[in-house]
Amino acid sequence: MPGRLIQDPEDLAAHLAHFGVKATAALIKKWEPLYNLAPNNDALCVRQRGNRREAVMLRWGLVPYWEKDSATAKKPINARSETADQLKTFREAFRKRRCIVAATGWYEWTPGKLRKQPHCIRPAHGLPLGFAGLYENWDSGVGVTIDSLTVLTCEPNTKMAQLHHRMGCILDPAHYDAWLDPKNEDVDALKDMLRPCPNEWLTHHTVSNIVSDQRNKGASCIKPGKIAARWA
DNA sequence: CCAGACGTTGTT
DNA sequence: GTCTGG
DNA sequence: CCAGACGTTGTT
DNA sequence: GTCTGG
Repeated sequence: MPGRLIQDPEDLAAHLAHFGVKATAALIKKWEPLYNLAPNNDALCVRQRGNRREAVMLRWGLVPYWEKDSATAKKPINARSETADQLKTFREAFRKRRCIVAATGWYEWTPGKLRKQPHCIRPAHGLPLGFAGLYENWDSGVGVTIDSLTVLTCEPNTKMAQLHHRMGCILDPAHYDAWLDPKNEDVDALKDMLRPCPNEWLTHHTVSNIVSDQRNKGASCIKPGKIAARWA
């Protein structure tokens, strides 16, 4: 499952065009590649309200709309695709507030003796990866708002099963429009889109444990390598 | 009716 | 806000 | 997801 | 061991 994300498109405008949105000048200006995006950080997402589709930064970790205090609230970074349409925390968002995380990879960790071995997962053919997500517009009632999201999960495909027993739902690009359409309330059809993507879409390699410390934000996170033998 | 929970993953 | 449990 | 804290009283 | 913070 995605617990750390990568968003490092070579060309931001082309990356967003793949999801049917234009990169605003403001976004392009402040954009920096994210090699180690952790929970509670802002992730680059695409959403649609009415007929307007937009690229937006959403905080990873969904703050339920009824929470009084966002600081102490439980903020799930993942939601099971099998049940998200029914659970109180996600039901409304599943029907009306779906989004796509415009990613270029993520990390998984496999057990080691003393430290875990991180793996970097990338699209095999260079296309962006669109994780299916749900977002929420939290309002404190006293002027503070937070736009947050959670990533849906499903069974892994056989390639990812080597690394973990869950994976993020990566949408087929053919489903982007239907997934993002807020008027689409065909829950069965929506759930059908939340399946493990084909093995062929992904490739992965081990990386050093630099990435395990979320303060390390640089490109060295994705560099092939492994944890030192003494940790393995 | 009111009170209390509302989530996932991994690990044990 | 809404559902579940008691 | 991993890393890091996990506490109070009193004094500065 | 478990929770919080990032």
